Amino acid sequence: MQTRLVEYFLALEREGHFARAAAQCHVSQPTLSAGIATLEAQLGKRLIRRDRKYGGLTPEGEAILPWARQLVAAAEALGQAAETARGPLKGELRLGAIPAAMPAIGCLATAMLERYPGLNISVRALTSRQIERELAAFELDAGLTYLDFEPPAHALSVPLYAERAMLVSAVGGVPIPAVIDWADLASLPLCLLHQGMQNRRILDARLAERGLALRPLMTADSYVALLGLVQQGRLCPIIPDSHAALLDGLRWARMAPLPDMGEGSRVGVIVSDSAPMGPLAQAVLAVARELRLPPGFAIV
Amino acid sequence: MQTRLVEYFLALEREGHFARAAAQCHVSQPTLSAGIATLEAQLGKRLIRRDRKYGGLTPEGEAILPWARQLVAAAEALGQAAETARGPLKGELRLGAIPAAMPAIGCLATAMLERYPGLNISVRALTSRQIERELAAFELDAGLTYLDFEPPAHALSVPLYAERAMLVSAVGGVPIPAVIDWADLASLPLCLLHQGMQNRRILDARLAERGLALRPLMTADSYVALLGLVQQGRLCPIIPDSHAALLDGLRWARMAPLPDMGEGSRVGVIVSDSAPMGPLAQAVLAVARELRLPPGFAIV
DNA sequence: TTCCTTGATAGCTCTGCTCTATAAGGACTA
DNA sequence: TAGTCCTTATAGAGCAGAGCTATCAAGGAA
Repeated sequence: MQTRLVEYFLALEREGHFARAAAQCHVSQPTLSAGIATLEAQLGKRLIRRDRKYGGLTPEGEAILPWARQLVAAAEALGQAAETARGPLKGELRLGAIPAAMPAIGCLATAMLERYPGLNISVRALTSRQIERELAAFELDAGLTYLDFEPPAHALSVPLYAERAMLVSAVGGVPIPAVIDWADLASLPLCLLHQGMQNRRILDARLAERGLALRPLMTADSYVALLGLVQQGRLCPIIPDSHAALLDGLRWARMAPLPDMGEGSRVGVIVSDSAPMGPLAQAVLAVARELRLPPGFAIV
Repeated sequence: MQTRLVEYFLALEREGHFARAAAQCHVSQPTLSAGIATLEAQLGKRLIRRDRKYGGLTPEGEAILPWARQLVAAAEALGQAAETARGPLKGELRLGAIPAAMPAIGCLATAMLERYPGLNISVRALTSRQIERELAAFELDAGLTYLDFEPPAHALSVPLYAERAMLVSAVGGVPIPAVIDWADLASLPLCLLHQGMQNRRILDARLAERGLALRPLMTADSYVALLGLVQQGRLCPIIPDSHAALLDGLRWARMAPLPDMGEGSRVGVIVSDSAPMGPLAQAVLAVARELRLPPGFAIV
């Protein structure tokens, strides 16, 4: 069994398209086509439904999918392990982070680069669910996400900081109290994240516990989009204090902290707990454990 | 990266000998030699120390060992998954069992064979530690061992029965009380298992809790050996009730149960919890959960 | 020395992965 | 209906590399 053929299979499953999958593998389309055929012949089963077009995986294809991922990940990690058995860590570290944690990723990335100069870091903004899925599919080495609310499965974690939500308003815009009460929120003209994002779901849950519901006038999937609205003076976003810290000293905005969210707002690093742990994951956890975040991030 | 080459590497690590490893892989010795050289070239690192003789793994070799196992196990499981996505389970089920659990393995094996006629079962008697190690190295699909005393790591378990120890003596041999007390044991001419075996360590621990110690006149690694001695009439073995049940109706032996061991005597099926779970492991757990052992095995 | 064990090397065969070029089926448009 | 595009399969050639047998080289033992 050739790892290469399994990579073709995984690429095809990701792309849903022979030619694009071939390009991703840096081979020609007929090569990928033949590779899939070879794999199917070796296993004695059809893996891909196709008649003139890609038509998804057969039941057999679905059945081998997790093992195919495991196989390719093990091959990858084997190379990593050989490379870094002695000497410094090398290669690409693939990090996923929820948007709310983006301001913190710089600290983690910097610490990793300082300690392992040979590393190359790639950061992608993902939802917490995507992070969980991609970790399981070995498409990420580590993630930065919420630890307690909807806790990620099959993961080892190191908490980094506890998030606090801040209400923001423009100077001269919507007046907001200096100290916000949960009940105040229901009456303000809010702009919030979409409900597909965990930060929003946590906020909703905290209000629901008190019998309240938020009815934002606008939703977005980006804190930058929310902040861009503030200057208009008509809407108030709620953003994590980590983002608020980026705005420190700003003249045109006022902020007020929301009540404590209690549990459910810890943010930390997670890696897949599928044994054995790769050198990259080990390194990330080690660095995260020693990481000292700058003031502005509440200690857990 | 070719799975084949990694298999050569693992075989060589197991055998410590090029020609024997080659035989185990059903290839010629030069082929295996070349395969190792190819693997080393692909990884850019020397994996095996050798100058005229096999000399163990280099640090790089040690580093990749767990990944190599994972890789080969994933390839194996991938084939299994494709084979059995629809239709019956096939192939070899490799079971390891502690000697004390051997009488129960027949029930498990029979149930598996009834439910999955295409299966082929291979049973090996191993110590609990060997079972744990071989499960981690993907050299076993499932194990039958003690669950609580020295609980196996990285394993999912299904309890089957609770073991009870029996003292055996020949009719007309050493007289034994009808009901044994812990203190009685210290004064009897015992023959027991070696201390390397968990059954013995559990017994020792229970006595140590009471400040007692066993000083057997003989030790062995086989219950059959212990029982063979009984007929001489001079020594008394302690055996699990599962073995004692095999002797039911025997004229020349008398038995008396030892006091309850409490926790620490549950026996059950374990499989590796490294995700994802293979079809064989899933099947074993499913059968174990529904298994009804014959009378003579105490329900857990 | 001579023999035996152990691993490496040489030279060959042959499988099978890769490429380019092209065909063929379906969808969409003129 | 013909033309065109998009997508996948097929054909044939080239070549890498995995396999074999036969043999060699270096130690150790008799």
